Amino acid sequence: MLTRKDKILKLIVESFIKSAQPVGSQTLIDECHVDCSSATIRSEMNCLEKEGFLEKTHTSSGRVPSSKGYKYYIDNLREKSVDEEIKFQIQNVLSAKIQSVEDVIKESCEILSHMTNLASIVLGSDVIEDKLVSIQLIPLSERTATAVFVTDQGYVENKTFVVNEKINAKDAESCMKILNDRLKGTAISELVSKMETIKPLINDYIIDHDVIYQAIMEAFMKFAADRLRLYGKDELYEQPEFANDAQKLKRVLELLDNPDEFKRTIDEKNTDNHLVQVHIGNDENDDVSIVSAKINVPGCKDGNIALVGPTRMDYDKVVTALEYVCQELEKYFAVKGGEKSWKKKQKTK
Amino acid sequence: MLTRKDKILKLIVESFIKSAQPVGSQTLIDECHVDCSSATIRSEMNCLEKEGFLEKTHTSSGRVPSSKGYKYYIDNLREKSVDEEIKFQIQNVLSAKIQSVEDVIKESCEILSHMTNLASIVLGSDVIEDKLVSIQLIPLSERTATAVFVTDQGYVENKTFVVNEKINAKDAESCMKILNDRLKGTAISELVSKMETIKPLINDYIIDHDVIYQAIMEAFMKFAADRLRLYGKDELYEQPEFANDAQKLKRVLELLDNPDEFKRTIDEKNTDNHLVQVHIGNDENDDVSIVSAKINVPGCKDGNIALVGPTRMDYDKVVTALEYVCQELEKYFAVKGGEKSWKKKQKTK
DNA sequence: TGTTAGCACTCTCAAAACGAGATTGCCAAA
DNA sequence: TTTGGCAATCTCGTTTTGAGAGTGCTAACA
Repeated sequence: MLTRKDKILKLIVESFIKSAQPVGSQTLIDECHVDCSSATIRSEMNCLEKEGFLEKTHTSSGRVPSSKGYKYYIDNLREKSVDEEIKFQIQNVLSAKIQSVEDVIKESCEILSHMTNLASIVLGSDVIEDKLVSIQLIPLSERTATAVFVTDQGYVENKTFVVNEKINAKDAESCMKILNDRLKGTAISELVSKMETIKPLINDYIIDHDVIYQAIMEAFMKFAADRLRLYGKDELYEQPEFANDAQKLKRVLELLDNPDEFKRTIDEKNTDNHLVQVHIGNDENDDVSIVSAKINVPGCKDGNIALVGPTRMDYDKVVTALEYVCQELEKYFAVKGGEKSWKKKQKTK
Repeated sequence: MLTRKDKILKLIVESFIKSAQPVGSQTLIDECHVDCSSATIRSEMNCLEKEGFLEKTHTSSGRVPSSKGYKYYIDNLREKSVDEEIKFQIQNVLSAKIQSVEDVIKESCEILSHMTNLASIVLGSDVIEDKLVSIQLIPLSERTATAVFVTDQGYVENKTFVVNEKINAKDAESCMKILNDRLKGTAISELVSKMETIKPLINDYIIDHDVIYQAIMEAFMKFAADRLRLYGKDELYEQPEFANDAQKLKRVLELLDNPDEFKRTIDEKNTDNHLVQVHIGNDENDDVSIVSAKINVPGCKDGNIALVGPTRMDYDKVVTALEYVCQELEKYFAVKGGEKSWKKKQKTK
């Protein structure tokens, strides 16, 4: 059973999450029925503030949870029951017939975003570590062709080229053969240097050698490196913290557009203690919290799913929902793919 | 030579574009040297206001150009000289060695955005009208594979699948052959219905027929339809109109995320008269202007490039820059591609 | 000893009041 | 037709004010 102080802290956090208003002793009496007077609550609040769980926005107005308060709430006070509606909707998606990994993840994230009113973001490991498994050249017209590169993690990059001369079909084919033979299994980061060693081969066998060589080199040099997908951004526009303050809104959106910074924040305290990590407030951005979880599914090795929103978010709902979705996704793909993956990982923790 | 009234209108528009402040008669005297008194300017302003070229934000403060005023300015008063810095940077990009269409367009847009402080957006025609030219299945592991679909416009869609059974290589191959043979040249919009007719073929030749059929059907049904790319969104955060008003910022960002609405606005007055169209203020959004131009390059048939920002933008610079970039891009790809390829396509329409 | 009622005090927030400054419109003179 | 002068108007930032919410403290109470 919770102590009275814990109970009061819990009620304050929950009231503030709902109303976005600092909560005073009287409010607490009115809304939740606590079996003591407002004066008692005040003295408890005073104590909680001294211990660092609560803050005041100014000398004399209701209390607001501090980061420490939120953390304590998340670890000790929340209900930890998964919202039934989320369960239902996720099961609905997962019970559909065969579908692509991309679509399953997309729809799961959209549910998460919609149910929590937060943005969700899926972050794959850096493509640069992937290995190339296929290069293909598809002619579109006499002088245009699209090159398609696929990595072992299912990342697909495509580049369309326009060339001076009519494309020599035979040349193109033998070129692709050489490239595939020699580059399959090469890490993306190694492609450029490895190409150098292949140059002579291309020079020998192919007529338009320089053009093709240059084109492929360009493509490799500008291989897009971020594997990031963002859903439910609109939800943030509705959060009062952001809807009323363009500067704050700007800062969240910039964070979401900046995979590097994002990844850094998530990896920072990668203690592996919890399945789900909660980052309350950032160095540069006090108003934003990130709830993230590792996920390991095909096409997203060492990936993360994260929910992003104002510091004042319904952590109970968000954390349980994210935990649930990650579990279900890994289970879904593990069963499907017959992989051992995540059950084992849980145990080894 | 401009009449005095035109000259005053021109100065007002330009002053307001720079300062974002309503401009009064005294300001005009101080900043630009006009050879008459403030009283005269006032009476001219009065007249311009009655004619609908200017507006007041309130009874007694400086004037602001109206939509009509902007339009008149764009059509009659602007300088029409292309910014040299833009020319230089664009030529710099275009003079690079062979590079992909995607990269050229990306870099051109980034220059446009950076030089004009606006967001730029590239909009292709609806993928649904494209024709499929290639389907490929690339195995990633024993039970996962990525399917890659390429259309005649160089649009590439990919879906990763996880299946129960180990993938039967032979089956997969013959399936791909059937699909390629039968579906090449089919419009994306027709894929689902055409698949029905192919079903028996797959059933006859392939062991895992149902799984494969379902997977492909799912992929076709959820074929992403928007071919849209957005650059320089950050520029908008810096525009005072949006930096100070979260609601306005929200509205632009929503517009940018909504290809349908965007396309509707652009197509609306598709008079083909001008290369570049200017849309000042929207029905639903008075604060946003769109400067758009048609562009026809490989991978972007019937496409548009548009610059988006606050109504108060430097139309002279923006319009000339966009005109210039579109011209140069088409020239670049036409020369490179040897006119015929895409001119031919034009004719057969 | 822990709890409560009472009360003075503090601080915010919204509305009202105010004054400086900018700009206009108009009129009469040049 | 242009100009100088002037009263009138309106915004905007600052100050004032009062209501309201909430606190902290203290003395009484169980």
